[in-house]
Amino acid sequence: MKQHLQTLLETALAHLVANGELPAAAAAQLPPLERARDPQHGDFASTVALSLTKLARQPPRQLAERIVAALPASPQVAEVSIAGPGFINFRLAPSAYHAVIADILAQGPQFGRCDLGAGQTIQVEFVSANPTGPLHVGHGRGGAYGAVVADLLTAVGYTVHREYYVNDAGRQMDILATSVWLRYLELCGELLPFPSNGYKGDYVWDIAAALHREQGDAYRADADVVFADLPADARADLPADDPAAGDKEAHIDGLIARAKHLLGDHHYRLVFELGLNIILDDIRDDLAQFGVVYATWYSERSLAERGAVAQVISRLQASGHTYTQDGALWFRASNFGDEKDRVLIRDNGQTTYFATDIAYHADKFERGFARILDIWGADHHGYVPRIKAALLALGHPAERLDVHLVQFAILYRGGERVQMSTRSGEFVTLRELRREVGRDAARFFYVMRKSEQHLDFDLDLAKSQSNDNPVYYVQYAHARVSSVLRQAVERGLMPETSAGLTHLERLTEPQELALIKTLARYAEIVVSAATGVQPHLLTQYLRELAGDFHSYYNAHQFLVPDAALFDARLKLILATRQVLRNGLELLGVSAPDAM
RNA sequence: GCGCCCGUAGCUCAGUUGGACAGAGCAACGGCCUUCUAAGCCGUGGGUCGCAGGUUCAAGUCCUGCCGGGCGUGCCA
Repeated sequence: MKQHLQTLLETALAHLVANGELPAAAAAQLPPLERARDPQHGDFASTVALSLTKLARQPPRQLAERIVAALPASPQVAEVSIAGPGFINFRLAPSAYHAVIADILAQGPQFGRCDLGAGQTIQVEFVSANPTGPLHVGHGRGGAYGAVVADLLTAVGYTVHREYYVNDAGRQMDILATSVWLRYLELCGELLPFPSNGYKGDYVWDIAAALHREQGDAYRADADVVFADLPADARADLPADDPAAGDKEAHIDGLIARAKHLLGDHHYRLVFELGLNIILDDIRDDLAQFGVVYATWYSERSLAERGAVAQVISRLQASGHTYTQDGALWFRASNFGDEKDRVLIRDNGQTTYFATDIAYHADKFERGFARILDIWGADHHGYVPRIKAALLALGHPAERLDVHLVQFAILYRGGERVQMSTRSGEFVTLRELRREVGRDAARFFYVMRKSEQHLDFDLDLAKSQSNDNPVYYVQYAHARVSSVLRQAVERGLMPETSAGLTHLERLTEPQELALIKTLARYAEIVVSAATGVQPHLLTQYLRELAGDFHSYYNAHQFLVPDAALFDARLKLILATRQVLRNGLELLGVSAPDAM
């Protein structure tokens, strides 16, 4: 419809140019058509007269009049008017709107989908939490956001590759393995001071118990030997800068080295793998139950194992983008837009997480995705320039990488902020959240706000079965349509007795027209939500659609004796249900037939 | 200090690549169930769009400078 109106305007401009009433350049400057914000202004508005006023050297209203006079007639357009400073407003013929209903019913689940992406491949990497513990509610937001973005992009025609980057190497995993082993030693009866920097969650005990079940006391060592001659751990009762306060990092690193030494490579590896696998299985299962499924779980360790990290480093070296200083190898990130240079290989010979991440992103480009979307927690925002810098240095088109940052979710219960901290073990897991509020509410709430906005997640609201709860509000609209259908069947008023789509002209009530207009916007909403990577536009829209339906429901009876009117109204609410269902489907939220 | 994000109604937030009088939900107040689920609907009140300049026919939206809040700023991941 938009396109149709634009064509009419183009024709009018061409006509005026041909008559010499407008300079030739004017024809090329047609601004996009807008939906009228106020129904009183009609359905669509063009600002063409406003934007051409300078070029044409005419006041906008006068220009608008000329354009309107040159506008070809169209059966779809009921009225064209000029308003305000020079807006050209279009009011559509009712039949143009009624056609939307037929469209929706014909396309069913396909309605709102399109081929904008033309099958281009796009990778979406999201969550990618370290497998050092269960997912918490912060990861949940990234999961819901990434999943919905991926589904939206699929809906508009992209071929989407969902990926989880598994940090299955590195120091944090060593800390986990060591934490598991220490808990195992405690289960064996050893008494020991658990390191302040270790993982203290209950799940570590569970993994340790699994280790003990499998291996008995075979991995046991004497606690005195384990802790002999280690750097002192940090003391909570002293400030960190006090020399006597100890060093929790040095302490835990000492413990890791001790674990590797006492267990030997093989046994250490086994402990490490056990922890990794149990936690990764848990994460996988958790996300699957949340409706989040990946095509690839990409192993960080595999990058190092096949030499990809060493390779990107030598490529950077060969192209002169590195230097050595203080025993470390540095990347000249500041030559590529980053604020300072970054270390690739530490003075102890270990590669940094950054180096591995370069290899990972280089690999993404080498796999040939047309676009790459990273969804990160907002605390990683400082990391974006250095990754882009490295990609540029490697000769990759870094502009194809878009990093979207998701701000934290803050939970509230009973008006009080719920405290979270992974390391201390006092956190709310995604699984607990799902158990408490359910998958539907969690998914909906997570994407309800702009991703760059902090999310206040009100647990009480998400749980409440009341009109305050937007999830229920939308789902209830869907259920109500189904309920009406059940009533229709009970009364013997079945759709097949109706006369098809020939009575839509009977839909003339204000609530009906408002509802139809909202339905007509759905496809545009999906496109802007997908291309703008803004799922909240969809939740916003669905609330509006549900609102229009509820108003209609309260104002008019659907099951009326007038067969033609009944038929028309039935078609309208069926179309409404279809759009609600399609939208909820994209959000990963169920569309119940009864509540 | 520097970088990024955010400041819109009492609260939580929208605001369509600048557009016509700034919107929604909640909260407050007043109505609506012998009729398809009241998990709903209708109505009323409530805002110097953080502040000050600038660009523009047009600024909540773009630019600059302040003020306030969050995050980041490691040879951590």
